[in-house]
Amino acid sequence: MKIDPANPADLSAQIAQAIRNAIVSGELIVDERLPSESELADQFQVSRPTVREALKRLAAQSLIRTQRGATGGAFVNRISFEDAYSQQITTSTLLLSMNAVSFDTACEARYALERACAALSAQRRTADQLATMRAEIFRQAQPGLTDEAFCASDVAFHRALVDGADNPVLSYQLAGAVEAMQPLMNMITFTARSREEIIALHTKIADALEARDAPSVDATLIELETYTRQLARDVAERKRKTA
Amino acid sequence: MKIDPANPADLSAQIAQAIRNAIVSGELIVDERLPSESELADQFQVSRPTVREALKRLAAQSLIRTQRGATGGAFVNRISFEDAYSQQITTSTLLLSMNAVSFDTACEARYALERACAALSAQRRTADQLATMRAEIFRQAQPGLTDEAFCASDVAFHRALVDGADNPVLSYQLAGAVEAMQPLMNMITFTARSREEIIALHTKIADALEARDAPSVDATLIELETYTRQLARDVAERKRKTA
DNA sequence: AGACTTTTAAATGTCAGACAAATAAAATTT
DNA sequence: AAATTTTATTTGTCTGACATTTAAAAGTCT
Repeated sequence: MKIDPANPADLSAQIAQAIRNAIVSGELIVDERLPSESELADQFQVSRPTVREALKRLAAQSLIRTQRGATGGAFVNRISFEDAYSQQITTSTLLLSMNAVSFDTACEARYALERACAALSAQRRTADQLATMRAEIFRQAQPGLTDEAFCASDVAFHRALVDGADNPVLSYQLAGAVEAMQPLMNMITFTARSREEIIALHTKIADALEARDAPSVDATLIELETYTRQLARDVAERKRKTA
Repeated sequence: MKIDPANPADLSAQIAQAIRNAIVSGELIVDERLPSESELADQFQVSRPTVREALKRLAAQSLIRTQRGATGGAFVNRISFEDAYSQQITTSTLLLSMNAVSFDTACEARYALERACAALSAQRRTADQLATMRAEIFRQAQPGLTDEAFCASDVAFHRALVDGADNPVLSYQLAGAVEAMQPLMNMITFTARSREEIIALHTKIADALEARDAPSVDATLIELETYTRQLARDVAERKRKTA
């Protein structure tokens, strides 16, 4: 692990990259302890604050964890699916809110991914997951539910559908898509949407999953996508008229 | 933006979280300049190094960028699709290498996601993307190609397929899946695989995309998935026997 | 007046040294 | 032998300083 003093990039960024490479390449393995900050400072010929900045960069990516005390130090962290979820959701949310992504594009991606899970979910969903979906549908039908609560329940419903595929890798990959895009979609369409319509489609999906009828789940998700995109068009149209 | 001095967590982590919240909530907008490090130190009642550690955490997530000089400072960064790609690939790669994810699980997820793109790609792929795929197939047929180069070409082929869907959100979501899993799969199966077989399937996929025949693309991807999983089983079987 | 050069100020990047706090092992006492 | 105290190590934080970069302001020359 070496750094280049001639490199114009920050020393702390270079050091972080060097350690990151060592982790990705397997040179440093999970739970292995890194040298102490002072030792790293000596190795890289920099000061301790610079080393610390590098370590904080890595900590922000969940690549290391630190512990104080006599036997403490920085340890290579085993990235958990939960760590990865939350990072993905943050990144996806900002990516969508900061870039001019059309509603159609986001919507298309979200449903394409969700439908990829649906077939597996139809085979494997547990009674528990189905019960979760029914419960969320029930919640969605409550009068006086705020838009935020309806949106959260919507996310929970789709999350249960995705988890029904019983594939943590798939769930992880979709976490960003569903959890980041759903609020965005709700924000755009909540003024126009009909809760009854959505609840009816959710019920149809739950019924199809209960019957383990994959084609029907797929068809209903397409219906839901079509409905959502139509809503967005209506909202855009109305906005155009008033302006 | 406030921090809690009674909180046992690192001050720099708390400060990073406070600023992160301000960005996600829209309180700080893209390209907006944060207060200088000294000002932040005053605001949060901590020292400058602590503030700097917090800012480095945010920089590691591409949430801010810094610039030196008179009009410099830390600015809220517009996360690009490229930033998001590379973060996703790093995270996904480590997630898979550090956790006991079965080959079947990873493989299933990867092909489920890729097939989600295939239908769109069949409609929309450009001549250029098709040409890329053909070129990669040609490269894969070269004798004397190293396993690493074959693997890289394999990734490029599938990447072109995914990009054919012409949906950047979808491409971003799949980058992690395809680029992180493909090397893993190749590592496991390269001893046993038949390049001819893979090239034949790639050709079949390219032909189907050229004909814009979505069902055929889907079917061939299933074939490829089946072949890959069979390979993994063979390798595991052989390993079991020799042991 | 206008173009060029020099100066200055502000900001991040880096360093050195110090102390605080946490933690576990070692030493001591009961 | 058990409980307590001491000690060493390590991360967390602070203070203050200097280096470097950068753009604006001031100054100078034509």
